[in-house]
Amino acid sequence: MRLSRMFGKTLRSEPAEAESISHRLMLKAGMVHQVSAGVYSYMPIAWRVLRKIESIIREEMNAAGGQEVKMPVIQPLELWETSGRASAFGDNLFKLQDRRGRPLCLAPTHEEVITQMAVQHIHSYKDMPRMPYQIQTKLRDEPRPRAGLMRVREFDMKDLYSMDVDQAGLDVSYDKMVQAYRNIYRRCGLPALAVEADSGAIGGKDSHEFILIAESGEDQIVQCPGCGFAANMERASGVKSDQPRTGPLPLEEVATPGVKTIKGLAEFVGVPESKTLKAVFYTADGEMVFVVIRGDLEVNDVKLKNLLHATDLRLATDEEVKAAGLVAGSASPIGRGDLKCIADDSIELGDNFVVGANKPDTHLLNANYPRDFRADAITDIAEVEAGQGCTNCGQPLSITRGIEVGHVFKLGTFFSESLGAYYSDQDGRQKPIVMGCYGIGVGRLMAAAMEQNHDEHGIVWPHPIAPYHVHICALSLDRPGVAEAADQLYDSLQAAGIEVLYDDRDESPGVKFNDADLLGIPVRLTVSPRNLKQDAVEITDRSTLEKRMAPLSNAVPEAQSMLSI
RNA sequence: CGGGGUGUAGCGCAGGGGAAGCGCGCAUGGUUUGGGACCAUGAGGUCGCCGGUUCAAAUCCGGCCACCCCGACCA
Repeated sequence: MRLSRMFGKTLRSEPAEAESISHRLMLKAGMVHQVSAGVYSYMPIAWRVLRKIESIIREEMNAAGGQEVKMPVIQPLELWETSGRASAFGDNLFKLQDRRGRPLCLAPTHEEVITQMAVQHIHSYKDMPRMPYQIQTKLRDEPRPRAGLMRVREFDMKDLYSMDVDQAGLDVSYDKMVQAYRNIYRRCGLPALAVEADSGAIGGKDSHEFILIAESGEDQIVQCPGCGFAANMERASGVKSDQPRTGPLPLEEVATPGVKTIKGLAEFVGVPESKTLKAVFYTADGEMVFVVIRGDLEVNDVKLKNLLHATDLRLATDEEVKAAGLVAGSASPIGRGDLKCIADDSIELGDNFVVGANKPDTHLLNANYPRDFRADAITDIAEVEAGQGCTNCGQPLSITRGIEVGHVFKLGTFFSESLGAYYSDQDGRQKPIVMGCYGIGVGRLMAAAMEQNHDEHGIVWPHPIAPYHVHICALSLDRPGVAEAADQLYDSLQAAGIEVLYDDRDESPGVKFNDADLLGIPVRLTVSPRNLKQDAVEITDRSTLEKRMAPLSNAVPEAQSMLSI
C-alpha cells in the first residue's frame, strides 16, 4: 500500500477527548473514526489488524473443532422472553419493532438463537459434541461506553457454543477452548491470565475470564503470589481476621448522639471498627433486603446478587429505608421486623459487637449472633481487600487492574431446558444438551494489544497482527534514483509475500519517521540518497528502534528474517 | 442512572454584548530535504440546538441535545 493513497491520515495533535493509550494511539494514527458514543468505524489500518486477529481466532477455533456459522443480529424479542434474559439484560438490550409492530431486538450475544438451532439439528447423542461459532457484530446499549474500543455499544465478537451430552463432555470442550484461547493470546502478543469469574448475565456455572494485567483496565482481579490463585473480585474471598472473644455479655443500650458512621461509632464507643456490625440496605427485584457485615468490611454487590438470585440489585433509597421502619445510622438486625436478612460470615468472627438499636442516636453493646438475631443466610458476601490472607495458602492477596479480553462459561442446561433443546441418549431417554459458551471481543483484543505494546513514540505491533510487515520510508523522493530504488524494493518485498506500507508521500524525513514510529510496523526500511550512495538501506527494528545498514540487494531476506509471523 | 466536565474551521485552542480569531493541517507558487522545514498568497464557520432578553447575542437567561471522565454493568 502506498501511503500517498491511503484513506486516513495521521494527526499531529491528539484529540483532546482521548484518555486511554489505545484510544489516543488509534485516533492519532487515523485508525478509527467515532460515529457516536461507543460506535466506531474502522479505517483501513485498523481493519487489517482486526482481520488478522480474526484469522488467528479462526485458525485456533477450527483447530479445536469449531465450525464457523453466522447468525442474525436482528432477533425476535420473544425468544429472549422465553429464555428469561430480556429482563436480565434490561436496558442493555437494544429493542425495536418491525413495520407490523412485532417486537425485535438487536443481539447482544447468541445463546438463544444457537440453542434454537440445536433444537432442529441435534437429536441424538451421536450428534455431539458440536462447536459452532461465528465472528459477528454484537449490540449492547452499554450505560457508559469508554476508552475507545475498550467498551463500546457495537462490536465484533467471536462466540463459540459447545454442545455436549453431559458434564464430562462439557469439561472436555471447555478445556479445549481454554487451550485455544491461550494460543490466541500468545499469538497476539498478550500475556493473558485465566482467572475464576462470575458468570454474570449470561448465566451458568464455572467461568473463567482471560485478563490482561494493565493499569488502565476496568476490572479488578485478586491474585495470590503464593499458590497462583486468581479470580475476579466477586469470585474471590480473603481470610477475615478473627477478633478476640471475651465471652457473651448481656445486651446494653447506649446513647450515641450524632453518631451516623461506623468510624464515628467505633471512636465514640472506643472499640475498633472490627468490633462493630454494619447494616446495609438493598432492594433486590423490588424486595428490601437487610444486610449485616462486620464494620471493617464492605459488601460485594455481585456476591449478594448471586446469593439472592436477583436480576436487579441496588442500594435502597432513603425513602425505602424509612418506609421499612428502619432508622438510618442506627439500623439494627435486632428488631428489624420481618425483613429478609443476609449476613456476612464475619459476624461470627468475634463476639459482643456494637450494633444499631433501630432508635435515633442509640446503639446496642454486646450483640451476638445467633443469640440476639437471626439471618436468613450467613455466608461470604464481603469484598476482598488487598493484604487479606489467601484462603488456600494464607499468603497475602494482591489486587490488580486488568482488561478482560475473553470469557468462557460452562452454561450447563439453562438454555437447552428453557428453549427445549433435548436429545436422545443411548437408552432413548430425552436429556437436555449440556452447553458452554466462549467469547472474545475482537476490537477489544486489538485495543488491549496496543495498551500492552507501545512506547512513547507510538504502537509496537506484535508481528502476527501488525497491519503490514515492512514500512518503507523513502526520503527525498525527488532526488535522482530514490523513487526508482524504493519502487523496486516495494515490488520485490511484495513479490516475496511481505505486506508493505510504502511511504511515498512528499513529506519531510521527520514527518515520515514520526509516522512510522506511530504506526508501529515491525520492520522499517529507509531508502535515501545518503543510503543509496553505499547501495544500502537502513533497517530499523520498531520494537527496539535499533538501526543497522544492509546492502540493498539483500534487503528482502534481511527483512524477512526479522519477522516472526 | 448519580457525580464532574466540554461543545467556536479537519485537529488543538483563545475570545465572552457592537466586524469571527490564533497555531497546526489543507490549496497554489517558490525555497528546502535524515527526526513533525521556511516564505508568500489563499480557501475553510449554523460559535451544539431551540427559545427568551436586547437597538444589537458566539457572549446574558431558560430549556434541550451531544460527547468526555469517575461510579454501578460487560467481550
